[in-house]
Order: sequence, then structure tokens, then C-alpha cells
Amino acid sequence: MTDLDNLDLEILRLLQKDALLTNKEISFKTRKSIATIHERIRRLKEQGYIERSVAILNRKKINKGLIAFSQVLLNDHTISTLAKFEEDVIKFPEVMECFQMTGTFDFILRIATSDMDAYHQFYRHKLATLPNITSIQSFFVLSETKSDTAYPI
Amino acid sequence: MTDLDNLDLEILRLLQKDALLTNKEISFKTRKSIATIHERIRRLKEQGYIERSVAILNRKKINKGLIAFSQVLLNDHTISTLAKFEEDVIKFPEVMECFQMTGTFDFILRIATSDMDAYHQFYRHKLATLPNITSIQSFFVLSETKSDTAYPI
DNA sequence: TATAAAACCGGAAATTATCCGGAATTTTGG
DNA sequence: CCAAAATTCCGGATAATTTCCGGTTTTATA
Repeated sequence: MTDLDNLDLEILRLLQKDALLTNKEISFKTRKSIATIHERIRRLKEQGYIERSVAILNRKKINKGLIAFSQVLLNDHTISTLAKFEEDVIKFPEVMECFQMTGTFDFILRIATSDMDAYHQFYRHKLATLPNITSIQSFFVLSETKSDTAYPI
Repeated sequence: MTDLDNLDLEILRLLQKDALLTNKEISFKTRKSIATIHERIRRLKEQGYIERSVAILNRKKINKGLIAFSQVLLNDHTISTLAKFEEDVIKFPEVMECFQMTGTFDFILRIATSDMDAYHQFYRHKLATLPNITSIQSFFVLSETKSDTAYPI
């Protein structure tokens, strides 16, 4: 991070908002040459600051109308139980994210399905069938107030 | 969604994984012409299936080492109280996501900061100062097992 | 201040995006 | 089932962009 100068930061800010900006456009906004921008972006990728570029879809238009956060508590916390849960749960395509957490439960999952019916199927036939689960608490998104992938830097 | 054919879906799958694929590469993978791919992508954007394309950064390298999920409960649930909370909270750059939720709390926030110290500052001086908050419960990410932006379609 | 290292740049060549006219395919209406 | 209409698809031409290179300028170092 400390080896990023202002130009690097500005490029990262721009690409976090729009990964399809041309080098020419970035060049104009930053008042540097195209060749300089090209070299900077190449380096930012090579050094791992930019992990990847992805298209963000409108989830309601592709039939993922329901987002759930599911908090999972396991029976025990041996390495193998934790690892087995992770190994199993990440295979479910409904699971967009899985985080091991501090606090009163072990994992939080972000689940994307078409509707409550599909979530119910997922819950009964997939998530709840995994071994060593003590409890699952599910919360559902009523509305998305903010949803950003760009970190302020 | 129903007016997407297999080619549209395949293009969306590919671009969700890598938004920088050239039309030529997509053309090769799908065995269609470059012109066809170009027109399909243009339409998918125009119709709003593709909202935007973004660079995903390595958050640890840009000093966002700590992710917290904060569950917020408000005093009352009038439209104006809810709206005011949303209006205020989305202005904080630490807040990456804000969802209104069903269940035992009102909002869940995803907060990105450099470390626990920075989170504490955010909590004391920003989040907790907002009006009409009954309680805030914070949970911290120990490890990211899965973190995907691509919906299975 | 001399030297080395790094950043930067313009321009050339390779690659890609974009557009167009027309062919092929699918849909529609009788 | 067929013919007309609409849509999808394609190859090739052109505009735009990426990528690379040699050389200049700027910055860092001793």
C-alpha cells in the first residue's frame, strides 16, 4: 500500500468504478500519457492490487430476487469440523459468500435464490443436511440501500 | 430473464468471471462470430442485465484488513426514521453495503476498515452517533472462505 | 554534483471494437 | 404448409485501442 503513489491510487479508484475505461480515458483524467497508464495498470495487476475485473449483473433481472444472510453455529470447533463445513458449504451455488466470524455464531453466509420457495428448498435439502450444525438463523433482505464493491482509497 | 437465450446466458457467465475478455475470445468460446457477440453484449447492457463492470481489489493490500457486519436496531420504524438512518449511514465511506432486513434487527451493514482501531473510531464517532439507534451488534470476519460476485445462471 | 535508477513519453505496429450490407434463420399470419 | 416479415447472424472494412520500443526527463543516491 505504501508503495502506491497518487497516480496508482487514482487509477485504482477509477477502475473500481468502471473497469472498461480505456487507457486513453484514464490518461485524460490523470493528465498522464497512455503509455504510462498502460504500464501502471500492468504493474498493479502483476503485483496483485487488482485481483480481477468482473461484470456486475442486475440480480433481479436474472431471477435472484431474494438475498438471505444465514448465521450458522456448529456443534464443535475442531479444525476438522470447521474445515469440513467450509468445504461442503462453498460447493452450493446458492452460497455467494461464506465468512468465519467472531462472536455468538461461527459462520455468516450470503445466499442468493430466486424467491422464498427456492430458499426453503436450499435450506431443507442442502444447508440443514450438513453435519455438526447446532443452529441456523436466517435473515432476509427487504431492500438494498447501498451495495458497493469499490473501497474508498 | 426468459428473453435470454443460451448465448446470452453463456456471455453473462463469462463476463461475470472476467469482464476484460475480448469479443474475439468470447466468440471463440461460444463458436459465434465477433459481430454477434458484440451485438449481444451491447443489448445486454442496454437492457440492464449488465449493470457495470468493476475492478476487484485485494482488500488486504489496500489496507482494508477488517470487515465487520453490524446489525442495527432502531427505536421506531416510521418511514422517516428509517429513511433518515439510510440517508445518513450510506454517506460513511466505511459502509460498503447497507441492507434493510427482516427479523430481530432492522439493518445489516458491511463495514470495511484497516483494523480494529479504525473500526472503533468509526463506531464511536460515526455510527453510534446517529439518532434513533436502540442497539448495534458487531461481528468481525475471521476468514473469508468464499467471496463471489458471479451469480450461477 | 555526478551517476544510477525509475518514471515518463511519442510514435509504430499489432490487436480489437465498431459498423454496415447482405445472407441465413426464425417467426408470423393466412 | 407456405410465403412474407422480422430477427439473427456473419464477413469484411474502418476506426479505435492496446502493446511495445527507444529515448528523454525526472527522481533518488552517494
